[in-house]
Amino acid sequence: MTREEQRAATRRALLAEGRRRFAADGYHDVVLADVARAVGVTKGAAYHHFEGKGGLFRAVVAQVQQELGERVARAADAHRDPWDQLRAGCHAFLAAGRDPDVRRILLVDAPAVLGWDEWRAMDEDSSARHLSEVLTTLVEAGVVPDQPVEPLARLLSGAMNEAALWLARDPDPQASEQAERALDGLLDGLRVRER
Amino acid sequence: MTREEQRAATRRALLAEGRRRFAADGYHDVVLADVARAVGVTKGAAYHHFEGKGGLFRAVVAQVQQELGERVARAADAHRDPWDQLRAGCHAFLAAGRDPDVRRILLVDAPAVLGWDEWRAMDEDSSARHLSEVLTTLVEAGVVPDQPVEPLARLLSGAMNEAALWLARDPDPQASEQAERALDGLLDGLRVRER
DNA sequence: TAGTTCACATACCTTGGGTATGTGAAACTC
DNA sequence: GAGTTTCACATACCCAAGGTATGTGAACTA
Repeated sequence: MTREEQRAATRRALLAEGRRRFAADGYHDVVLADVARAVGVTKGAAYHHFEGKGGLFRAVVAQVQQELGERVARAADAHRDPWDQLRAGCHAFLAAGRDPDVRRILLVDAPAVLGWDEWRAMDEDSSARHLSEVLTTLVEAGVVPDQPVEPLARLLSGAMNEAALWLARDPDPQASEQAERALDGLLDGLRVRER
Repeated sequence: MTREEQRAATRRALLAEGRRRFAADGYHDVVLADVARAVGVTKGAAYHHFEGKGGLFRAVVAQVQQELGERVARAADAHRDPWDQLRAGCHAFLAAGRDPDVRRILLVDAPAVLGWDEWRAMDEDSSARHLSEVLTTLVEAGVVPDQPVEPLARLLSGAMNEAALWLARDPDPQASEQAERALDGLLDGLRVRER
């Protein structure tokens, strides 16, 4: 194995093991040396690849964020109508929230560990941006009343974060159904009134 | 000063100083011994009154939660119409979110430090309960379509949490206004369509 | 093949949460 | 009011864990 391959492999392994543990135990209860040992290296390797425990966590967050963004985008892109895209994207986000990685890492620990500002910025780069884009399209198409899009996107983003956390806690399929229905009701309320 | 008075005074001082620092620096960066020293006691006193750093934080969270709940309830109780109560309560919550104590302690750190389940339970005991109650009233009055109230309350609660975080970061009064308008739009969308 | 790079390992430091125990003044008992 | 108990802390210590400084040997380069 070439040195570059070895390096990449170690980095990948640390990232994967870190992700597993951050999701299972939460940031605080993860011991960096244990992560390294589980991968067959020492703490020194972890510090060589990432800037300490926080750096590893940041890299994991970026990875999970990106995957989430892609999932949401794929679900939305399956539709042509912007309104259907919004609904599909939102439902995909809710479904993703049941993933324990997303739940614990992105929604619970990331804001506290990275600081809310940095978390916000990373979120903006992945899934939140899609939401603003679709809303902008809908406003321009006259489906949603003309208004600043950003505050609306924040509200919806927060609503979905919370719903995802709730769903992950309550495995009852009825809860998912109810949450999706409530979300649809909230979204439908945004449309211009037809009279 | 009697012993009971002394005890109460020390506890109050620790609680106040802890709250100050948790809000300013975040849970992780607060050193328990420093909190104690600032109050003129040692770490031992802090452990005597609370169960360690986490216990002090929990007590602070409970205090801030309660104050928030009271603020929201007071704002709502100024109105007789349930719909006005809902709006007033929501606006009061947004305003409270600008308070750095609420922002950092309740919204950012508490879920990660206490765990989401415990945080949820505490939130339920204070402000979230009011929201569910008003929504139930509105559903019964036919102002809001008949539906399970709990998921809706979660969605709104999440939306407002996020909006509050956003407002606290952006001191521009225009941002507040936009956020309130967007929230009103979201709430209005919940009403049954009159035709 | 000699020299350089670098992906780690090893050893050590330091901070800070937690604990076990001591102490002196207030409260209580007789 | 002297002795005893209680208790609100102080003191001293432990140790887990993050961070750092430095060593090392295999891979790369000239």
